[in-house]
This record gives sequence, C-alpha cells and structure tokens, in this order.
Amino acid sequence: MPEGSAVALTVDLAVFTIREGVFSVLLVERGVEPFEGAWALPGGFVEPSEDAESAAWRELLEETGVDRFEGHLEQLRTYSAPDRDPRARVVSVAHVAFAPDLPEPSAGSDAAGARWWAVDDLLDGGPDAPALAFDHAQILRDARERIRAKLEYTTLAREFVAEPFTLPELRRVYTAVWGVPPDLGNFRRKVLGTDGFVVPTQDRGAGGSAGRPALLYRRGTARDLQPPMLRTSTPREE
Amino acid sequence: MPEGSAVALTVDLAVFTIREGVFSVLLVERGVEPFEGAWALPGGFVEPSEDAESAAWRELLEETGVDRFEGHLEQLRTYSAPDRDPRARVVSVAHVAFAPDLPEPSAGSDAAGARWWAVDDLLDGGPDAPALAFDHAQILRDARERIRAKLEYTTLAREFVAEPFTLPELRRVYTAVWGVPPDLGNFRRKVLGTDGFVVPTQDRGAGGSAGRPALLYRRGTARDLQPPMLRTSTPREE
DNA sequence: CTAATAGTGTCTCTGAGACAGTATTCA
DNA sequence: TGAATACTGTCTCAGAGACACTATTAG
Repeated sequence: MPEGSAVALTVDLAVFTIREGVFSVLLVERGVEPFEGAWALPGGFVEPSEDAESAAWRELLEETGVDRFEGHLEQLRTYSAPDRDPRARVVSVAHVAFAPDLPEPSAGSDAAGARWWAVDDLLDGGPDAPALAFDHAQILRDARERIRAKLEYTTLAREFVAEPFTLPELRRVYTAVWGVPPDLGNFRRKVLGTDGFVVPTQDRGAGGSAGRPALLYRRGTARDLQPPMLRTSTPREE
Repeated sequence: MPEGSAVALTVDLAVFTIREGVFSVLLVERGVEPFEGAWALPGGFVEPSEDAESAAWRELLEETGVDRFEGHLEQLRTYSAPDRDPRARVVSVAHVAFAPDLPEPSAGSDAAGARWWAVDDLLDGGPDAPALAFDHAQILRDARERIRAKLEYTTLAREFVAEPFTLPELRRVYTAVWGVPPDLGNFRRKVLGTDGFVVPTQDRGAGGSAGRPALLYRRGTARDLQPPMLRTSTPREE
C-alpha cells in the first residue's frame, strides 16, 4: 500500500433545526489550533472500528447532548482538497442531520462553546456572522442546497417537527428553509393528498394563543413526493 | 493527530457508456491480491497532491486510454466500512462518469484485463455475470440509481452521445438506461420544448441505413429539466 | 364584537400520457 | 413499389398556481 495515500479521516456535521421559525445550524467554537476561536461545524476523527456514518452519529450525540435523536442523518459528500487543513492531509466526509427543535447544546471537549446560528445569516453575510473555519462555509452551502432540494421531492420536512405536529407547523418548515412560504391552500392539498405523508390523529393542538386550534398529525410512511412540491422563488445553486 | 484515524484513500469509478444500445460499465480484471482474477471497478490511490476528483480524472484517463474525454464526472459517495478491504483500512470516494461510446479499453498496470459489461446483467444476475470485488456491486448499484434519477430531472443524457447527434440517438440513451423507451412524441416535445436542451444544426445525418435521415443537434446549455421527464409506467412496443 | 389563526373551494392553464397519423429515405 | 425510419398532431386529464372565501378560537 502506497505510503503517500495515507490520510486522516474525519466527519463534519451540518446539524439543522428550526428554532422559532428560523432555519438554524449548530456551530462550535474551536478551542484548539488551527482556527482556535473560530466557529466551525462539529465533527471529529473516524475511529478504526467505525465507518463514517457511525462516527457521524457518535459525534452528533456527543455534540447535541441528546441521547434519543429523533431526526435523520445522511452523507452529504467528501471534501478532500489537499490544503483544506493547514496542518496535514485531512479528508472529511460531511454529513447532514435534521432534527426537531433541539435544546441549547453544551460545549464538547475540544470546543470552547456551541450555539445555534441562523443559516441564511451565516451564508448570505448577515450582521455578526463569523467566517467559518476550514472549508466549512462551502460544506454548509452544499448542505443547505441539499436540504432545500430534498424538501421538494421527499417528505423530509417531517423530520423537522416533533410528533404530534400541526400542518401550520409543517408549513413553517418550508417557509424557514426556502425563505418563502408555500401557498397555503396548495400546500394543504399536496400534503393531505399525498398518501402516507401525514397521518391524522383525533386531537387538536392546545389553543395557547388566539385563533383556531389546528388538527394534529403524525408522520406517515411515504418518503417520496411525486410530483414534487416546487419552491416558488428560492434561487437554485450549484 | 490521532494515529488511529489514518486510512488509505482511494477513488473508484463507475464509468458508463451506451454501446450498441446497451447501458454498459467498464470493469477491470484484478491482477493483484486481494480478489486477484476478480472483476472490479477501476480505481486507485489518491496522491498527496491531488483531491479525490483529480485522482478520479487521472484514473479515468489512464483506464480508458482517451486523452480528450468528452463526458462528465461527479462524486457519488464515500464507502468506509472498516472491513471493506481485507488487508487494511481503505476508504474509497466513489465517482460516476458518463461518456459517449468509448473504444475498447486496454488493461492498466494492475489489471489483467479490461472490458465493458452490460450493467443490468451484472446487477440483476445475467448469465456469465461475475461477482464483483470488494463492495463494488453496491457501488455500482448506487451509481446506476444515481444515473437513472439524473436522467429524469437533468439534461445529463446528452453526455452519452457524441456531437452532433440525432434525437433518436438521444432517445436510445433513455431506453438503454431505463430499460423502457420514453414515448416518442412526448420525448420530442419535451426535448425540443425545453429551452437549451439541444441546439439544432442545419444538417441531417448520413442515411447509412434505410429510412429517413434524422436532423442533427448539438448540446445546449440548460442543465435542469423542470418539470422532470419521468419514466413511463407502461412499456410500449418499439 | 374584533383579531388571529385554521381550513375550504374553485377557476385557470400548463404540460404529461396516449396514440394515431404523415413524411422521407433506401432497395 | 414497400420497408424502414423520422417526425407531427391532437384529445384528455391530472395537478400546480393563484386567490377568495368560510370556520373556530381567545379576549
């Protein structure tokens, strides 16, 4: 085996959730060099006994501090530019995770801090948006595009809400991720007309605020949306 | 840097083409252990100075023996099961490549032979179909699914034909990959009605065989198909 | 009552599905 | 001429887009 092909293998995670209607991603403040003090995606080295996805799950639980993770995790793509880490050859298998509203995280061993950030502020240059370490801005951009696209042709939006949920809650997921709300009537027609997208319960949501309480639903088993629910105006990216 | 996270990094390639109407993939016969004598996807180690995609392009040119590659190459996904290579920890970044009909390949340095195989025979257990080395059957299956899906919502089929091409040639790409021909009239309406899918030339194809010569086209610049061209559910006689 | 939120109805128009027909070439 | 291949026309219907309307709650 050629000595020259040896690399250090890591996973990086773009963990998304919707917090108070805002599409958010978890970042950690690096406590070690390189990029000490900068914000980065959580991640870590892949152990000899695990594959990349197992490592991603392990890091996810460590970083978010929740033991029963209700969401979804999938591989995004691998980033392998020779100079992406200034110290040595480090190749990262990036993953994307989606979850219902998660609690504030606690810093891990290598992190000085951890918090949720508004994704669109980070990527589109909002105020106070820090530059990200390594190539993590590119990873985050790719991850956002993956999610925006998957909301179109899958039922993935369900993974962002805790059961039971209302249709307005589910619609707010699309609004937060796409930046524009899908038309109310068309959205309901699509969700309720797609067999297995949601399953009705007999209950109504608690009417905490003014207005009519919404009906509650659970996740169905359908995974694909055919034909897709297209975003109305979010620009597509490469 | 933890010693335990060091891995050998390779790329594997699923190189597809259409040969005489058959959706085909390039395999090499391994000339070294492990799996000596078995058939496998072409690939090799990533050099210290290159990223995975560069390594994939390099291997592609080495294996196919063409210096001007007219097709398309993209990352598929990364395979990292700890025991996927019996010798050591080897992680592979798999790629997919599409090309117009390529010549018969010549064996590389580590390969005893190289040839094209019918994809569906390999994956669906055709006669004389060999078992593939490593996890390459799974990689090939994922690659085929990627291509089938991308034909639906992109103009990728163009990468399988050399310029200039006819619409019947382009239609045969869909037929070969999907196993079912798209409806003739609907196919033409979609291709010609999608701005930038193909660009007409003033020429007609040489009428080598009986029948009316087809008009010739070149590739346009459009990359997405919106709405997608979906596989027909009901096969129709050719 | 009003404000606020949840939910329904319906008109229009694009475009896919199906399939029958016409055109142009070679032997 | 006939066989083979290329190309066109058109009817129907599902479903997205747009938007106006009704229903049910809290205060």
